[in-house]
Amino acid sequence: MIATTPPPAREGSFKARMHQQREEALVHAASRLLGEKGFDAMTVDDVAYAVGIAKASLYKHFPGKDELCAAAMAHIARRMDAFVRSLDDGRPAIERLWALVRRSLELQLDDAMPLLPSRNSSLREPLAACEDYQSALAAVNQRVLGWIAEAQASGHLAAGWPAEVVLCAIHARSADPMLELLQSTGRYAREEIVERVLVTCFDGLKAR
Amino acid sequence: MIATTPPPAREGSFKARMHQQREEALVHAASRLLGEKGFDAMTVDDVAYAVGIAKASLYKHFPGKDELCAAAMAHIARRMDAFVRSLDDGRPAIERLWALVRRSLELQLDDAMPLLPSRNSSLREPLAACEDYQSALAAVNQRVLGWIAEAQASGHLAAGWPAEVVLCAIHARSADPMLELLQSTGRYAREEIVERVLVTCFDGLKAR
DNA sequence: GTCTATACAGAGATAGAC
DNA sequence: GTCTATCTCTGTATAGAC
Repeated sequence: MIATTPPPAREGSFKARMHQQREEALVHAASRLLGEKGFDAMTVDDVAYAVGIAKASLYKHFPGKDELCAAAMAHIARRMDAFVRSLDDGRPAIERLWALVRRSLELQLDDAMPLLPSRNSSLREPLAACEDYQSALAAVNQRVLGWIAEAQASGHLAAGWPAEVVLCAIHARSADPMLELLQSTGRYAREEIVERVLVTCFDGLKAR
Repeated sequence: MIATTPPPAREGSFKARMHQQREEALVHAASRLLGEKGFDAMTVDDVAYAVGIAKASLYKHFPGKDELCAAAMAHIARRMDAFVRSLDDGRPAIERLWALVRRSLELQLDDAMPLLPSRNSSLREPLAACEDYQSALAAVNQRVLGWIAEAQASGHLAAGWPAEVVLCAIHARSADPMLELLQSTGRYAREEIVERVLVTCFDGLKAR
């Protein structure tokens, strides 16, 4: 709830539920558009139009574009955190890591916004200030770092590498340009692309 | 020479040399700023200021921002083509590929614009129309595809993969988010980052 | 809280003097 | 060809009626 100042209406009342629903719709639309067009190209009008309200109404929910997009990114981070938790059943850590990367790749093929903003995105500053986003991201990282240590201990991942480096490699896959390049050839099906990139990530290009 | 209409002045004359020099300075500044800020965030004023001329003067050289940036990208592509040719001495193909990727990674650490624009960059359309860029890119690709076939034949790269897929994997390294992620930890030196990413690319994360 | 209408700012592009 | 000054368009944000 990054709502502005107004009287928030009784918990669970009709108006409050409508309010919250609209806010969720805004966040959802924003996260989709962020993935499709990027922060700079996406306009506040786009988001308002997608939800079917006027731009001025959007500003009753969020103080500005930055905060709207930060909320959208926090939503994305929470979803990823939930997914990562859902993977934490009994299976071997290396399998969880594959599943995580596969998910990231599939999201990317669906034009979803990646968990991390790109290097010179204007999103970085507002994101640094968004605690919701930061805490969800930290939760994901902590859990995945645990998996990496496990996978190294059980001999499935290169031992001796700092777990942090492996984490970076895995996160980077969620914005790997290789997907787009393969897609633009028009010669590969969706799943084929995902598998190629997965294998490239974990096995490398080298012959063995 | 994407210059506009004016009398182009005698070949090699003082004015013509100044003109060309300024144009090169513009292209150079544009390519640097493209890498640092990206197409959307970079303004024509930035480029003009970097070169020390007024914005209106820039428009005597290039009809618009799109064409200026396309020329900058063509410059980048030609430089990469020259580099790739320079690698074509006697050494094994796999070494040439490593050297190519290493160079791409170093350029990225220097905030240079990558050879390929990112997925949803507004640069893509003007680039598709720029023949200089397209032909230089094609030259690079043709040569590197040859190296890949060689490296596969000599057992250094995974055989059975379409060379095109390997090419995508290699190109993708020039905009790999892993570099930025490693850099942002502050815990790794420049060369260490390059080596980590190189090894991740060719050897993968798997234990062996 | 939602709307229409509008203010304001930034950036691409142009006019016209020199 | 270079400059200063200006135009125009787009996009963020607000005002004010309902």
